Amino acid sequence: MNSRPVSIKDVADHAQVAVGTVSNVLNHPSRVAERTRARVTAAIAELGFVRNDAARQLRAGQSRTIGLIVLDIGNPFFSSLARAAEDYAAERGSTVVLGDSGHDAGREARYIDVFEQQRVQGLLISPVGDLTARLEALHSRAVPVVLVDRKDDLKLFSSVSVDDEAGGYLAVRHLLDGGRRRIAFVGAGASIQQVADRMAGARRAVGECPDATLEFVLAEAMTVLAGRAAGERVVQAGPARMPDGIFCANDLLAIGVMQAVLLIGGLKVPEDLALIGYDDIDFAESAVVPLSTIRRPTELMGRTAVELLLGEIDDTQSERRQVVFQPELVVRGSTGSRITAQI
Amino acid sequence: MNSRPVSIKDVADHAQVAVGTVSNVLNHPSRVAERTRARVTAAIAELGFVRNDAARQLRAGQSRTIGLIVLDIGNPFFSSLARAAEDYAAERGSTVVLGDSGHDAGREARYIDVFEQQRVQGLLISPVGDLTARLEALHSRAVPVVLVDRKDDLKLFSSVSVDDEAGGYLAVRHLLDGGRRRIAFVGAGASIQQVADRMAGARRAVGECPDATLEFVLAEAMTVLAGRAAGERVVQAGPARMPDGIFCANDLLAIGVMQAVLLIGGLKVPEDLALIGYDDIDFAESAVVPLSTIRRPTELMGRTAVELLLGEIDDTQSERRQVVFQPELVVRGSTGSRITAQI
DNA sequence: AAGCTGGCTTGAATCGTTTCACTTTGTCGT
DNA sequence: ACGACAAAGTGAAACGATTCAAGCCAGCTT
Repeated sequence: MNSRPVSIKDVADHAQVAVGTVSNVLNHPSRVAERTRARVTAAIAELGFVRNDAARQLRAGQSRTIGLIVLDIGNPFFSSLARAAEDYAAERGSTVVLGDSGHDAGREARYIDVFEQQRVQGLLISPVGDLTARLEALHSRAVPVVLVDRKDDLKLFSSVSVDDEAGGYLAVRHLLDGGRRRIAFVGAGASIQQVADRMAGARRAVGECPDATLEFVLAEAMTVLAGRAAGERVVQAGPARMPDGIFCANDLLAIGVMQAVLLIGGLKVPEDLALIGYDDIDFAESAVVPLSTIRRPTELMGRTAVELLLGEIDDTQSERRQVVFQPELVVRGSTGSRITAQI
Repeated sequence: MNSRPVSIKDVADHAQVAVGTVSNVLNHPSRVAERTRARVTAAIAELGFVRNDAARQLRAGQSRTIGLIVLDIGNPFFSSLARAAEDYAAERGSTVVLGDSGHDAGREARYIDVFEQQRVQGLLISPVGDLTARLEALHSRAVPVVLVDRKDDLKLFSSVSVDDEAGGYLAVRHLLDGGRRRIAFVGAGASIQQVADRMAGARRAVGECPDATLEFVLAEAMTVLAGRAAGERVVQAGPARMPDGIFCANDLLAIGVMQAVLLIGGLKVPEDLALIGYDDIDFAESAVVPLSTIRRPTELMGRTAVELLLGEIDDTQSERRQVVFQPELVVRGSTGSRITAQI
């Protein structure tokens, strides 16, 4: 209940063995005779000994911890990915500790510093904005890094990402197949790579259909609230300029747009307006009208990210790999075909 | 690009000073003359030196890290609380690292072990199930612990929690005030303390109203899916046994119940059935019918938890405090009064 | 000129663990 | 009975930072 914490030395004294033996019990139990091992184990339990990871790391030079920095842990895409990463890392004997940058470069920088000082085995990160000098510094110090949900064109780092251009194409192609022609794309600034890619896919799909048009609607952020605001602007623009199909850069936006369209615009989904999102978060299914969307293989991405990272840890020379997953169309009520709906 | 990492010794050699001086530049810059400091700073930048936190901790005996273990980081209550905790901790010069137990005692135990081995300054935890022997072990080793969203009747630990009994009372009182009399409570096993408290509050409210009845409906989990399943059972039980007001132990359940009621039961909310949830997650507002709910002061809880913890770190003798916040009723469309609705 | 003061700097000791070369003990074959 | 050999256990060195008593030196007082 007082004094200083119990050290391996205390355990050794208590069990009447040398410190090296206690260490062996902890790290190489097979090297220690059964009777001795039992005595040491008992001493550990009795004294409530807890290994000092700082000392262990200092000597061993490496931790068993992986740092994961996400853009927004409140976003189901990231929380699901994080969960999968943790599970797989645990299988492989490592622990994932999580940092939430909240799209803030300063917080990201703080977490990078903290994790690097802790000498994590490696870093999984979905970076805020462009790849910073800070990340390249990590590379030059040989800290394994795997980018999540972002490709690295310079090929300094491995990455797991999704072909968002294909996802955008899938989404808009689906709207066109349902007979929609006046398409709108709602997304936050195109400076965000993912948004730009989805937009590019949308453009390609529209380009394949001569009588279709594409309009860009800017949202302030990728949230339900921002979606609602964007949706209001769309419905208030008047019938002449009203789209008949909207593709949102993520499900949160789509749910916001849907609210505005139904409650403020007084329109029907999908009869008057088809709506499709991106991500397939849990709530997509539970929206007013179940939301069609594009699904990314979240668990697989989390798992793969850890796999790549551990690969680079085992073999620092291993080549960088850019793994790109294909997204998948999930059809629900919000894009019911216009023709069917009119019967 | 190769060899072993840069140590403080390397920096000292490069700047032509002693190791102690480099350490002083890092920790007590005022003790070092300006010229020397500049030379050392330059050497640090040039060599890309990163402080080894393991060594620092080993010597200093303490880290600048707080561990936070939550039940489910996908739950907006926790992600919002975590964000607030991180922000406030950063203000106070500490870093929060996050672990997600996923309601799994094994994972919780792993994170407790990892954090204790890392000698975190202290632990914020919303424990899975009952307070385990493991937590009491922490107490006996003088690791500061603050319980989140859970009181400790033994007063071993400080805690921040919400008066869930009052929340349950508020919710059901509101249903009764709207003219509802056949109340149902949907929640996962009452073995969960929070669920039991909310149920108790519901019971108290119903007790105050002679002609009201309360029925308990068991859900498998606290998710949208489990809510939908529970909702289906309710509506399929037939009109005679149908409640006219439902209080769900959280918003996710409520959203699931709402889906079942609307889509499978073909009923109207709030006309046929009033519905109220708990938590006020972002999506409560964006449900088919905007969901009435009980709001907990999440940010304040996260901040307060860190505050209590840092208090105990500064003064180990400080007494344990049980901070209980009062929840707040948020009225939206899902509990529109029956009378109004029938006009 | 000697003594003193205070600001800077030095470098050895220290934290708790792992590692490893070495010693001790016990077994077996001949 | 002897040497060889394996298994078990020992304890000092090392990891990289912080701390602190001690040393140095320039400038000042007497």
